[in-house]
Amino acid sequence: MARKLLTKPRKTASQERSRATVGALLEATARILVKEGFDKASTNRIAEVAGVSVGSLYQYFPGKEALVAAVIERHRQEILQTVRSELAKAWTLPVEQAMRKLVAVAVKAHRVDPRLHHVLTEQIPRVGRLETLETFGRENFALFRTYLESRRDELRVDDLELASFVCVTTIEAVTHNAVLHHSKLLTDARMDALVEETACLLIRYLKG
Amino acid sequence: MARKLLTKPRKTASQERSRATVGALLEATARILVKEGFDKASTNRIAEVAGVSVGSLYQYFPGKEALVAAVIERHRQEILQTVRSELAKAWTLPVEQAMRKLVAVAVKAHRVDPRLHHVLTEQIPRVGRLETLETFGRENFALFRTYLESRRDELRVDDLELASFVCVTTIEAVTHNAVLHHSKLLTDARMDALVEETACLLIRYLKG
Amino acid sequence: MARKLLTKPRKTASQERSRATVGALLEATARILVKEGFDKASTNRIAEVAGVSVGSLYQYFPGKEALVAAVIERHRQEILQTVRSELAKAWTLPVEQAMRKLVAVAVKAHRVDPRLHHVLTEQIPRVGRLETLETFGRENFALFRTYLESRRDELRVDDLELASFVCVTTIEAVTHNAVLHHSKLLTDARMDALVEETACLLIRYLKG
Amino acid sequence: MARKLLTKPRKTASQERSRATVGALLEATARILVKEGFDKASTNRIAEVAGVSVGSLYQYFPGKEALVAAVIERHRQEILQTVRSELAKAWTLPVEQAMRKLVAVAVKAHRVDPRLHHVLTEQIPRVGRLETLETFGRENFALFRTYLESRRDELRVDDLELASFVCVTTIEAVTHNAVLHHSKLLTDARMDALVEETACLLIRYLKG
DNA sequence: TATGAATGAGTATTCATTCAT
DNA sequence: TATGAATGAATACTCATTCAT
Repeated sequence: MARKLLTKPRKTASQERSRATVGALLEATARILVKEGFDKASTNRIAEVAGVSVGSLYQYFPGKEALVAAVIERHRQEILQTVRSELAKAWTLPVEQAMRKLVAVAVKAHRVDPRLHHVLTEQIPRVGRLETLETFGRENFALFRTYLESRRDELRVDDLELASFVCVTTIEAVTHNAVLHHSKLLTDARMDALVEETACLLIRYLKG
Repeated sequence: MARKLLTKPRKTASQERSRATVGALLEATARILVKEGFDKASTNRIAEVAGVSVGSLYQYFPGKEALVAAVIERHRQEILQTVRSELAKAWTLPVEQAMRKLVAVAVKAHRVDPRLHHVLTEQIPRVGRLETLETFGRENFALFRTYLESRRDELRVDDLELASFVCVTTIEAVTHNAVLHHSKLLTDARMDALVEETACLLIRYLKG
Repeated sequence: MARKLLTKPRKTASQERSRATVGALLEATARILVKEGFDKASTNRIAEVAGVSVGSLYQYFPGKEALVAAVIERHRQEILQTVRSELAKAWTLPVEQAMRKLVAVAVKAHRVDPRLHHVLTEQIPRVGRLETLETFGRENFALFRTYLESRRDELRVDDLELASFVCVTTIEAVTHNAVLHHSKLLTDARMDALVEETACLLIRYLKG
Repeated sequence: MARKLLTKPRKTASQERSRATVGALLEATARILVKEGFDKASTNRIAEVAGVSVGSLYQYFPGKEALVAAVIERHRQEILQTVRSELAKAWTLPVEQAMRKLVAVAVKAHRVDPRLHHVLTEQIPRVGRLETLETFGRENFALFRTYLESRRDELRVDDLELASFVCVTTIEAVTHNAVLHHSKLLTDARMDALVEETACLLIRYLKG
């Protein structure tokens, strides 16, 4: 009873605490994934690193998969936040500039948290088919295709389906590879060159 | 009577038995990897599926990793066998035909056993850095670059390092994605179109 | 209501539970070692006998060896507690009484838990050189020697190193053997006789 | 049939081969016990080191225990061979010389193959109660006692049972310890001193 | 709600022993 | 008789998950 009075203000407090706990758990999961790999990321370890009890972990997440899924989702959101507005702009640009923008944005996206991105793409596919976190997945594919259609007149390609597939795959792969495997290339100059080169590839392919 | 002519030397008999066991184990491993994923591939399970005792598994392989490594190696060999001779030919061809050949070969390679290839590339990276089974890995990168150099006069690109990186990544990604995620595209006609399209992309990029 | 006065802090409750678990594990280990020997003491078996899950065992001990080591340490502590004060007294006594005391103490020590002592000395040496639980090991050797030196004038022996080695070895062996292999001798009367006899052996050797 | 004719001569040949095989197995077992410890001495390993198939091992020994037992027996025989005649002589000697001889013989016995002796005494008691290979076990105890009785008049001790126990235990322990743990003492000079010292201990105890 | 002790099915690996050749 | 491939019960250890406090 006496508790009732305390409930309201406390509730807010505990909601904050909840948020903090969830945050700590996601943070811990991400950190462990990055620094020690998927196999070391046991629920107990995660809880420990988060400074929280396993019990609490299960209060907020139904299981390990859900936790990892949440980390993925959070990462995706971060990327989206980074990318969204810029992508919108590309929509209205002529092909040349659009392509440059697209590639640049893809690089940017991959750079949000490359180490985490790496683990997430390489080690996670096991987590119950958590369908690939491709920066340019089906969704982007559709978007890209629509854009091409809107510029059909300027293009030399016929089969836009095919062209979209080739382009989106190329953008994703080149930026992904560039960011992950070839950290030597990552001087800003080199990176700019790569962006330019890839954009050029696409432009020459799409236009004449 | 049963002894017959004693034609076959004993050793041969056991060697055959060994070979059969090893074969069964590799087969079982591959099957499980494909159908149930890396995590379900426990040594006991593999032995069971192979119709062999765990003990036998450990007689031929020091552990699970070795088994998976053997499966990978076997798959690589199959791909190499498919690819090697054709690649050699490409060496002497003019850019246009060389690119077509290259893409075609990459597709062919990915088609050897697509499901297995998928698991092997997506789920395996953990096995002690079993350096990527990329159809066009570092090795192919070097080869490709050398080829470009031999044709330098005909090309419009300057930075062959960069160009090689972009091209090899593209070929690998497009064929990989095509074979794995888009099995709808896989009518032979569509596939030919894809090859043509990708080759075209590369050619327009490399030449004028 | 059930909450009562909340007198006992939570931590204490769990700590007691922990202590109980650890105790049960040590008890079970000791019991199995005594009744079934080292080889039957598998972790699963120990946990079972302790009425605890294997998981719990590994929560408190990094492995089987640690468990056995803990049992040894516990036994050593029990012996030390038994022996320590009495040994201190011997230090100031004349040779005759000191020897009697020493032998008596050694017997006492071996009687703390003879069956366990037996297993621990005979079957354990494998546990990563868990240096011997000799009642009179190197440490006691040094002590004994120092004592002899302090009484040098009264002694007929020259080489105190050698004499110490012979004496310490004798005390340890006679008491060990007496307690373990010859439980028939263990009527208190016989035991007293043995102590007297051994003391006599030492005295006659050391003095004239 | 035709075989029958070949049987007889062959049999001898194969008997020799048998002996050789058995010898190789015992040799291998001993070597592994000494160099790698009891736990590494698996039947397969033993067979391998012996240059023989596991099958053959089981042709000659019903199991691992039997093999180890045979090694023990062989070691005992070697010791006996070394000791027997000398022990017989002691029988007729006066106490002083008899004790010296006894201690000397015990040292000699322990020196036959100290490393093997070590493993056999320290690690083997597990082999189904392979009752102690004590160089001076119950058997020696009886012998010693009989000797004392034959010299009763010369002795100052009353309780020959007790005295025998003390003496035999002492001889065994001192020589065992000396040979095993204190290899520093093992210069021949030091060893002679030890023998003399121990004999002295016994003599002073038994006589006046 | 938080805690963390407890759980126990699951996993890799070993080794004495058998048996078809 | 010799061989060595095959066996499978046994063992140490892990980790997602539960539940009494």
